[in-house]
Amino acid sequence: MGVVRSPDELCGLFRASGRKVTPQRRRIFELLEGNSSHPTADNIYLELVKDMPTVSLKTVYLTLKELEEMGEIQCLDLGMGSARFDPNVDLEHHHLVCVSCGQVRDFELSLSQDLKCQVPEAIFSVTKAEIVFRGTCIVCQRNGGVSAVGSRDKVRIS
Amino acid sequence: MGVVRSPDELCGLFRASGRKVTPQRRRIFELLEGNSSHPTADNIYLELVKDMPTVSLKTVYLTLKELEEMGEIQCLDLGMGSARFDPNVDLEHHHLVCVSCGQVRDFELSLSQDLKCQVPEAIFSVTKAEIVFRGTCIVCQRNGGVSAVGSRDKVRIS
DNA sequence: TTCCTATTTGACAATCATTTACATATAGAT
DNA sequence: ATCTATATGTAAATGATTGTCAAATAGGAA
Repeated sequence: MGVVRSPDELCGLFRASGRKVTPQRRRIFELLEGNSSHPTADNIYLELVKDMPTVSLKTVYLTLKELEEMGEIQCLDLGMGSARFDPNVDLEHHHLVCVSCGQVRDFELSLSQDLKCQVPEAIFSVTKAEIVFRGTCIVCQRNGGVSAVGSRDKVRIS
Repeated sequence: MGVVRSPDELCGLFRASGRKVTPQRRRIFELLEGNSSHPTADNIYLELVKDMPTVSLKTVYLTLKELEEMGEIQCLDLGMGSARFDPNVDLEHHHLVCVSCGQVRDFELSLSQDLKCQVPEAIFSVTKAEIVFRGTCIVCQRNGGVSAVGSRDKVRIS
C-alpha cells in the first residue's frame, strides 16, 4: 500500500485525480521524498524558497493538504504549535516526541494485540490508532535536558 | 495517585505551592470537577462568564496551565484547532476522537504489554505513552457521518 | 503546436488559539 | 488592618493557518 511514493508517482496521481502538476508542487514532492524529519509547513517552505523565491506559504499548505487527502502523507498534530508532515504512511508506525528539543522520530511497533480491536464497535468505529510516546531523546539526556530549542522554534529539515 | 481532586483539595494544593486562591480560580476548579467533556479553554471561559462577567480568557489559560504543571489535569492537543483539558489523569486512560463531530471520549485500556517498555531506553526515555483512536462515534454513524460540527466549532460543556 | 479554460498561484488580509505587557486589584501572611 | 507578592483584566502581539481574488498557467482539445 501507499508507502513512500516517488515524485513521479505523485505527479501521476495528481493528474489522474484531475489536479495539475506545477513546478512548485513537483518540488514539494521532491522535498518530501524520504524525508523523515517530520517537517512543518514552514520548514518545507523555507527549503522551497531557495529555488523558487516567489512561492507562498499558502501554496505549501494547500499542496500538503491535498497530499493528505489523497492519503499520501499524514499530518501529525503533536501539540507543538504547528503540524508536522510525515511521508511515511505505514501502519504499525508510531512516534517518539522529545519534549526537550521538539524532535519527532518514527518508531516501528507491531503490537501482538491489534489496537483497533480493543475498542468495541458498538461504541466507536476506529479508523486509525496512533501511539505518541513523549519523553527525552538520548541527545537531550546527555545535554542534561537543557537543549535550548523551544517547542515553537523552527526545526530546519536536514 | 492524583486522580480527580475536589475543588477544596485543589485550593489547598494551590496555597501549599505559594499560589493564591481567587474566586475565579475556585470556580474553574468547580467547573473541572468530574467534567469528562474535554472542554477547551474557551468552553470553560464561556461557563465562567455566566457567573463572573468580567473574567478574562487569559485567567482561564493561566489557571489551566498551572493545574497542568501541577499534574492535576492534562492538556490534550488532538489536532482539532484548540487544546482540550482533561481532569482525568489516570494512567491506562486513552482517547477516542470522533472525526465527524469532534467529540473526545475517555477510554480505559490496560494493555498486557506496557507501552513504555516497548521503546529501548538506549534510544529514548519515555515519560508518557498515549493512544489516540480516531474514527466515528455511534451517534455520527447513525447520522450518516454528516453531523455538521466542524473541527473548529465550539463544543459547549454539558 | 496553439488555444482555451479550469485549476493554481501569490500578495494580502482575515481568523483563531494563545501569549505578552502592564497598571490595578487582592489574597493571605504578619 | 497592613503590606507585598501574586493574580487580574484590558488590550494588543504573535504564530499558525485559511480566505479572497485577480493574474498566471497546466494540459487536454482543436
